[in-house]
Amino acid sequence: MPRQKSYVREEAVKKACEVFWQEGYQALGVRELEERTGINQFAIRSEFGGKQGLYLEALNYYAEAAFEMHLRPMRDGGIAEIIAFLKSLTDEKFSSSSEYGCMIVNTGVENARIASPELDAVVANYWTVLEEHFHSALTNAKNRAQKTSAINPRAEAKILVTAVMGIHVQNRAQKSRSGGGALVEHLCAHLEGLENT
Amino acid sequence: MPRQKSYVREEAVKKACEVFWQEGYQALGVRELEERTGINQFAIRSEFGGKQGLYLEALNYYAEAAFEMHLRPMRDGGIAEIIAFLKSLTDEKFSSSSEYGCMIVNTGVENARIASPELDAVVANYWTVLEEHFHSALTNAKNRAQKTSAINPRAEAKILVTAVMGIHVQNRAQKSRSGGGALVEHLCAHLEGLENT
DNA sequence: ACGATTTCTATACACTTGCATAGAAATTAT
DNA sequence: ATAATTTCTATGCAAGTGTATAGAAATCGT
Repeated sequence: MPRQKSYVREEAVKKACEVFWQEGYQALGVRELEERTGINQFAIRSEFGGKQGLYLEALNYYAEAAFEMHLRPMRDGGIAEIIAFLKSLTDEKFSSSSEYGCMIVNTGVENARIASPELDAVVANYWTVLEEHFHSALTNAKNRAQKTSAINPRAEAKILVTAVMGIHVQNRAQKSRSGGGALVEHLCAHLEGLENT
Repeated sequence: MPRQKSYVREEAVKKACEVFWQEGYQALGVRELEERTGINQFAIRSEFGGKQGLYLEALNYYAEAAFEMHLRPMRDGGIAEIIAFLKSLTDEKFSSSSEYGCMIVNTGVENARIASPELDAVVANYWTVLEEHFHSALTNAKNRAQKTSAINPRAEAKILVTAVMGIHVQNRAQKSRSGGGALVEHLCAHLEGLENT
């Protein structure tokens, strides 16, 4: 009996994600959101819980996609998987980073004032999960090493998380995915050095 | 003949800088700005060119202070001065970084959409100047080295700039100046290693 | 074809935004 | 004291904010 919706939910969320990623949260009005996502104003409210609800869903979509595509391989991987992740930040076509930086980073910087607990939780969780995946891969590398390794997984994981933030910001600042390239190269060399110690 | 002003210009700019640093640009209304800086609404317009003019002046104040206090020593310094700069990001009381991160970083992330050419210019210039100061210190270190050094000043400078961005963001994310500590330690060790090569 | 049900379009609302302006207040030279 | 000059307080304004709602449009079972 229902009338059919004028948008496909997942496509709409994806579109909203892209738009928020580029433009941020505050500067983007509901009217513009409407025309750029294809979701009508009524649906934004009734189906997504308003502008903030849509943002939250878009952010979760982003985090989920980044997790599936880039973080997961590190859990059971080693140094090579970390290096692949880092290179993806400046090379790959679909990455958690782009010329608009990283949606998680942008959210953390922009919304310190808004301080929605839900948004904060997604952001905080993302960095925790990232660190744990670095940690996991580093621990694997340490255990698999022939000689006893000097790797300190916890410290190295923390280093990497902060460095990743910097790469994202640099990409956004330069409006180019290659902005953070120098640091990526450095980290890769550092990690390769760890393996042969 | 003139009536005396109800604020001291430099103090007001300093206060505006702190407030914008914490809260960002968009989320902060003129009314609140008025009461938190002590500058009356009329003066914001007539003396500073409105909200945006005040922000620009506050941002310049920030950049200038950071330059005087933290960047300048690197120009004629060496590795030790770079290390001092990096440590200041997580240690020092008055630093370009705080629990609110870095005003330049925050501006770059938040205002990609606003895209005021003046703001963009200040931000872009700051990172250029920072890189040049790293470059200068690294070049000094290379020239002063006893043995022929393997330091690549340009590449190392770029690494450091991106890393600094990450440290700032991490500080803001963790609402603590020690957030980026692990990366600072890593970079210091790396720089010390460069000296003895 | 009709009625039930859901979604969409259009409009309105209360609120905030940054900015503008007019009149009051303060200060100093005369 | 008075007049000239500058700054401040108070108020208003047009535009934009996110949200709410009522009526039209579409869809499907009967």
